[in-house]
Amino acid sequence: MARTTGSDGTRTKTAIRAAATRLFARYGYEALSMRRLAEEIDLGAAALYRYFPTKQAILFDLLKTHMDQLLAAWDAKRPPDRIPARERLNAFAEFHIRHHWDRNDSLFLSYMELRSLTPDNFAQIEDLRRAYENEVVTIISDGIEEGSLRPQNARVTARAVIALMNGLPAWYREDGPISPPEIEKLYQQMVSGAAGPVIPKEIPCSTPA
Amino acid sequence: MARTTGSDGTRTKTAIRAAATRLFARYGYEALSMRRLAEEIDLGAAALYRYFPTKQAILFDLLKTHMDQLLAAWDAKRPPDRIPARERLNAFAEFHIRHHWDRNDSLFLSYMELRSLTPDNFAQIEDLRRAYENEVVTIISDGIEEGSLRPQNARVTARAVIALMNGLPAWYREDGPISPPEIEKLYQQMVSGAAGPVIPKEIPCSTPA
DNA sequence: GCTTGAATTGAACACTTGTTCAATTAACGT
DNA sequence: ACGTTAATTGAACAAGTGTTCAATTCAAGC
Repeated sequence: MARTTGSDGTRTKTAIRAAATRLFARYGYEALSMRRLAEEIDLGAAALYRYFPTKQAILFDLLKTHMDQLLAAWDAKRPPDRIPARERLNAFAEFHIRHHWDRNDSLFLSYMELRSLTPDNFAQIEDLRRAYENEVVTIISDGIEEGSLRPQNARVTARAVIALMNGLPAWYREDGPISPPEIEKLYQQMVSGAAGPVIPKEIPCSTPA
Repeated sequence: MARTTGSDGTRTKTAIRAAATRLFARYGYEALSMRRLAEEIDLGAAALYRYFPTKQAILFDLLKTHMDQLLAAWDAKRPPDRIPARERLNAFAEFHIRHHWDRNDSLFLSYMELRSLTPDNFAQIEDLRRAYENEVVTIISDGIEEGSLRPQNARVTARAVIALMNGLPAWYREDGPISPPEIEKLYQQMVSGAAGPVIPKEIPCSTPA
């Protein structure tokens, strides 16, 4: 019963996912027709329905997969709680930028096409987004507790920080003048700054250079 | 020839604009049909074409008007160049938040529906967006020059700052627990922080409190 | 009341939409 | 070579798209 062939249909499904990610991001979910999507991978429109039951299911699959991968990846790289909050926040910024570096379109979709989701599907994705947001809230809250960060509202700051970073794919072009490591550092500093000024534990008497 | 009546058609046009702003923001440009839009203001779909030649023209009108108003309003409130850059940045943040406070949907549209614009229309709107962005770039660049701000890249920082603030309408609800003045202050501080730490002109030997 | 011109409409047009399905092709195990 | 099942297709469907236009309603001036 189980097919042992290499082409078990997963390849095609992956191709659909890739094309859909690119084209949804470029033209938008509503503006892209199933025929145009199928054409992109040299298939008839009807063939798509062997892999996904509806157009909506494709979008949901993309967003769900993206969020699952995002949360799993963060779970694997998350710094331990004992690390100072500011360092954890830096680690988060680095992770977020790096993880999305070759996932520009997915990131773009994951907040641009939320309103194209069915209420049920939207609720599911929103839960995952909330979970991700909570990771930042926790870091910032810990920072407030330990006195190293001083934003006035952890959740608002978390959202602002994420919005700040999510703005990147809207303008960044690979052939631009700024290299990935530079972007990484830039955004790290801005995120850190947005979360509040560095607060020294002791007030040192600095000797001028 | 000139009608002297109060209802010279401007009223209806305004109603169309208002409904389009709300519904485009809620459902997206592609997802909203002319029939549904017309229905919202108790008109037949055909009547819309007396006020706008195409659906695309409505969207463009909305975005163009928004950007024109935004730039004009900033021009009126822009602090003079002699003011320190950090204060000017604070003034900008305050302006941006306040100006969009009752223009949530327009702000949302102005970056969500860019890709629904015709290439020609897009180019026009992009020019205005660039002009607005340049205002922030100038402030930050001045800050770097005068030594009070120290971000590593003025344009990237400007974009990040705008993205940070534009994230607000995506989650803020009027019936939420945070008041407008609080939001204003929160975002001001985050923007200021993202643009770099406060750099004292002289390095003082601080006497602990 | 009549005329004039603007405002609005319903029906129509040509086309596209997501989706289904019977029929066909392709690829595999034996 | 055969049979089986997966993969793909073209045609069709009902509904909806933006847009046009002749016909109609509406409001105002005389």
